[in-house]
Amino acid sequence: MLRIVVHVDMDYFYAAVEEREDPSLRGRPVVVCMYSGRGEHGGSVSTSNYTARKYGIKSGIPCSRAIKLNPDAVFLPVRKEFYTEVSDSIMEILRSHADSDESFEQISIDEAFIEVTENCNGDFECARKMGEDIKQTILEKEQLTCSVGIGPNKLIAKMASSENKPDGLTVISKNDISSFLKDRSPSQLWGVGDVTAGSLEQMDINTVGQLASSDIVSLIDAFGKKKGSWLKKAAQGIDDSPVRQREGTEQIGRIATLPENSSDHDLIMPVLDNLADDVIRKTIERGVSFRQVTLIVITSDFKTQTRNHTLQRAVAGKEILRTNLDKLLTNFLGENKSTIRRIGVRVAGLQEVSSQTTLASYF
DNA sequence: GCGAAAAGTATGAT
DNA sequence: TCAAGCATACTTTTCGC
Repeated sequence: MLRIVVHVDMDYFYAAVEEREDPSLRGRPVVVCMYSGRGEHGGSVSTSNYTARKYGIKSGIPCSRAIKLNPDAVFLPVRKEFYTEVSDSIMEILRSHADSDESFEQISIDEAFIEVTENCNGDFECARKMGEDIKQTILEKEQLTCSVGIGPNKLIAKMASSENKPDGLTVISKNDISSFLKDRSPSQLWGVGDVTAGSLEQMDINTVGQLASSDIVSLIDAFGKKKGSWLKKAAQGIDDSPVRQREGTEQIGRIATLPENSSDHDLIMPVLDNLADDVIRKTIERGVSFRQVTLIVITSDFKTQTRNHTLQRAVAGKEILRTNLDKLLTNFLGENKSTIRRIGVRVAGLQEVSSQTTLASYF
């Protein structure tokens, strides 16, 4: 049977939630920011609503620039925990439409795939109705709009959902794939960012159609075996990756900007400590221990470096994390003269712990 | 000299 | 012309034999 995958993407999610909570914001440019604490306007734009986007205010740009683009916009700080709560109830709605729990895959706070091949018996019309039903349900229960993409695989579904935003629904069946893809720029392919697109441009490959008919050997030459062959397939709309349930993230991290650039251990360590607290709290909420500890350093020239340590066995303790971070930081400072702008903590190699073990390690 | 594990980097979407 | 905070996939290096 032909696969049918649905991708649901919430429209300008953070800003939409803020609009919902405060209807007086509707119609005004709304900008949700992550503030760094460096000066009044230090930080980046996380999400903006469509009114703000008309002024060029989009994700990733500095907040200070956003203010210049429209000084009258409404600037709000992110409320991640709150958005996560909203997200959780939306995800439950989506999950209920999937073939099974295994056929539901949340890929970010506001996006998910659901495989509906069986529920719709391979019928795209059925899938379209389901997409409309999903939109209706989310609107009724959460007063939020989303954009839905339906296709024969994740790649096409994901790209289809971007096609008619906001509040769109786009169905791309197998026969439509070629015309849907061929004139797009490669950067519109899901998985191709600025760097990859730039390399393709160097090779004079400027459309997905050109990419699809490119010589696979030269692609592999330029991008390596895995990515090279992936590019060729993706450009043809081929994607066999399954929709699979994820049991939460595989890493848990926190990162923050220092009050000022520094290479002073005694100034950096307290910040790191707070981040470590947050990370530990998240591991406790998840009920996991960790085996890898990573120190993330962004130097004043905005280069990212990491230092990692693998423990003999998975642990769950704050002190062990702290001690390891201290060592990693001391080593880093010992062998680097550059000053640090941002600092972060990440743990990985997560393992479920029994509640007994958790209790034992804390009391 | 090999496969696996660890360490580190590149990339991407919001 | 100022630059956030995540997570994942991929590549390179080191380890154990």
